[in-house]
Amino acid sequence: MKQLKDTSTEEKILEAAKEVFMKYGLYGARMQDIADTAGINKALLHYYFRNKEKMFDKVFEGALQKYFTQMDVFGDTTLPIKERIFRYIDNIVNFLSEYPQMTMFIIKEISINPEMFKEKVQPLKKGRGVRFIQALEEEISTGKIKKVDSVMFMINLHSLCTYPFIGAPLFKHALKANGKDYEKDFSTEKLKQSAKNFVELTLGK
Amino acid sequence: MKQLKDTSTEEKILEAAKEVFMKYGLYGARMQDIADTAGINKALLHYYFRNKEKMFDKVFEGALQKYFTQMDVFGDTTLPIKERIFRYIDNIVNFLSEYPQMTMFIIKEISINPEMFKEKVQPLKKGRGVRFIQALEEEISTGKIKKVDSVMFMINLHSLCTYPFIGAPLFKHALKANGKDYEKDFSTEKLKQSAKNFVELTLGK
DNA sequence: TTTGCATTTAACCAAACGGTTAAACCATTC
DNA sequence: GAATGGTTTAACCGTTTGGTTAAATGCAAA
Repeated sequence: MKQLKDTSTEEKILEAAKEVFMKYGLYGARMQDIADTAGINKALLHYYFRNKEKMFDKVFEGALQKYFTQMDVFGDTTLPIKERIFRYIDNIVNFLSEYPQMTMFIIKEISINPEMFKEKVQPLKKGRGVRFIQALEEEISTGKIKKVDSVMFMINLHSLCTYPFIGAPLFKHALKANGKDYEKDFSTEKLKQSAKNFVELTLGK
Repeated sequence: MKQLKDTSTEEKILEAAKEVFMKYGLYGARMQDIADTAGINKALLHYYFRNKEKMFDKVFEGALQKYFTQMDVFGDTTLPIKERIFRYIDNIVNFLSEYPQMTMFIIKEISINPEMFKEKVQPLKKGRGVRFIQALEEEISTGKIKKVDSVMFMINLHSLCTYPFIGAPLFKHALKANGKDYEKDFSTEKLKQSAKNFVELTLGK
C-alpha cells in the first residue's frame, strides 16, 4: 500500500509536469501550475524532485527516450526496402499522432539549450536516421530503386509524417475557412497512404 | 532628429522583443532580457509599450500579419494551376527560410491561447488555403489534373515546405551522425525542386 | 540663456516566483 | 497504544518578476 501510494503521487506529478513543461517550456512553466494540475501541494514537487531543473530533466529525458526509441525503429533487414519504409511510416505516424506535442517540445528546448542535446541525446542515440539513410543508399547502389537524394528523401518523408500534427492548429482554422473539417478530412490513415504513395512515386521503378 | 531617435529606440525594442518572445514565448520571456537584448533601460519598455502583454501583442500581430500575408499569395489566376503552385512554392520556401522560427512561434502561442486566433487572425485572414484548395478542386473537376484529395494535398505540400526549417535542429544532428551535413546536403533550392517534383508526380497527367 | 517637452535613467515597489522548514498526518510494526 | 518512518501540508523565506516614479538628461524653440 505504501509503495503504491508513493508511485501514484510521483506519477501524478510527472504527468502534470509533462503537460505544463510541454506547453510552456522550462522557463515559462510555473511550479504552482504543475502542483495545481497534479492536484497536490507545491512542496511535494520538491519532495519528489529536488528542484525545477531536476524535474524538467526527468520529463525531458523521458520525452527524448520515447521519441528517439520510436523514431529509430527501422526494423527487419530481411524485408524489401519499400516494405521496411512502409512499416516505418506506420510506426512513426501512429507514434506522432499519439504524442503530437512531443516533437515541438524537443525541438524548442534543444534550440534554447543546445548543450542538452550532446548531454542527453548523444548517449542514447546510436544514430537516428543512420540506418534509414544507409539502407537507402545501399539499395540505390544495387539499382533496386531510383537514384534519389537520400538526405532530401529522408527530410521530405519526415516532413510529411510530422508536420500534419505540429501544424494542426493552423490547418484546423485554414480548413474551416474553406468549408472543410480537419477532424473529418484529415486522418492518420490518409496520411500513411499519402506518405507511402510519395515513397512509391519517388523510389518507384 | 527627435522623431528619428524615437523610432530608432522603439524599433530596437521591437527587434529585441521579437527575438526573446519567439525564443521563450509570452510566459517564458523576461522583460529584463528584452531590455538587455535591446541595450536599453528596462523602464523604456513600459514607456513605449505600457506592459508585457501589449508589447507581446504588437510582436505577435506583426508576425501574424507577415505570415498570413506571405502564405496567402496564390497569385495570377490566368496561369496554369501547376505554374501557380510552383510559384507558390518558391514564394513560401523563400519566406520560411528567411523566418524559420516564425511558424513555430505562431503555432505555439495560438495553441496556448486559442482565443487569440479569433481575435487577431480572423480579421486579417480572408481565408488562408481557401484560394489554394478551391483552385485545386476546380482544376480537378475540369479534369486537367489527377483526382487527388485536395485537403491531403494541401497539408502534404505545406509539410514538405515548412518542416525542413522547423525540424532543422533535429535534422542537423541526425545527419551529422550519418556522415552528412545539413548545411551542405540541404538547400532551399533542393527543397523547392523536391516540392515541385511532388506536385508533378501527384497531380501529374 | 532659458524655457519647455520628450526621452532616459536609477531607485524603488508589490506580487509572484522557486524553494525550505517544522509540524501534522497516517499507515505499519512492535 | 506507543513508537517508527515515510508522506503531506501550511507557513514562511529570499530572490526575481513586471511595473512605477521622480529625478536627470538632452534637444529645440523662444
